[in-house]
Amino acid sequence: MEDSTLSELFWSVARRLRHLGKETLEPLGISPSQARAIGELTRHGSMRPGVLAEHLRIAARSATEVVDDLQERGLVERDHDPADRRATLVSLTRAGRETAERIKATRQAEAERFFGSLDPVDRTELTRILRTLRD
Amino acid sequence: MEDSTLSELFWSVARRLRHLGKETLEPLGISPSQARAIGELTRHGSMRPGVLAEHLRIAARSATEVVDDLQERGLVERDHDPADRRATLVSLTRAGRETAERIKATRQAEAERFFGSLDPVDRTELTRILRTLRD
DNA sequence: CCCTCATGTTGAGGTAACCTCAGCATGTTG
DNA sequence: CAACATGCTGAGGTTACCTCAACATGAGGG
Repeated sequence: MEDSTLSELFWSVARRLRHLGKETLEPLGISPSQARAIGELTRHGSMRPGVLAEHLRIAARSATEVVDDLQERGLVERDHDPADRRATLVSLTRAGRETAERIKATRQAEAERFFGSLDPVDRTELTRILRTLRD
Repeated sequence: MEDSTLSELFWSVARRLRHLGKETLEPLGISPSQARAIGELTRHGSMRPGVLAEHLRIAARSATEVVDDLQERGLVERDHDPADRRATLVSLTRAGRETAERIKATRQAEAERFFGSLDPVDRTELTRILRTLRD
């Protein structure tokens, strides 16, 4: 079946994963991009919007937007950066940390559902290969 | 390094691939989604918008949109379906087929660049695993 | 033959997640 | 302290989707 390239194959899978991800996140009332930002903040702690943008690999302006949304939902807060008065520091609130927990749980369930069709060996392989591609 | 789930890892890779794909497609003047539609039409021949939508796994209305764009660029044409006067048949024009060729070539180059960091064994493995996940 | 219901397409209008560009406040450096 | 760099955000745009409703046509039952 040489009818699809590796890229197309990749995108087919991505599409399935995206639909699934949207569903699992919906009950939490947050979008995938917001979830990603929360994940970043959970992993690395408070940071400036610009740094968050780098982690998410999006434009700085787009990070502002995500932070706006999260702030509106009370999941993060902005404080002045004591080191630089131009900058702000984005931190998770208590509610934000709780949401992070819930995301993590549902994500795990999602991964279980989606990647569950793979046996453990394949899963490890996939992880290794994807890591190579990411870096 | 258990700091990211398999889904997140997958998305990191997807993001890289997306940026790359956009770049390689840009000189051809078509968008990724248009390229996907052209690919579908190349593989399966003329079809109704609704069927195209199914193949692309998007809503029927969205397929109409993609077809509109491709038609504007002279890459596809709409004819009445002789079997059902409600329906139309979307086919590639000569220009469309030529573009399909060029897409295929640049895609190949892209894949080479992107998946080139993998050795052949890993590439085969990845293909196999992704196929499992797709179906 | 007509009535109802299903189907195929599309107009209208909306959304998420990005983007660039420009402007302002602040920081750094010659 | 002037000149340039940096951090954030307002304004406005794009892509690729979506739903809902309208309209034409098709198909089956009475």
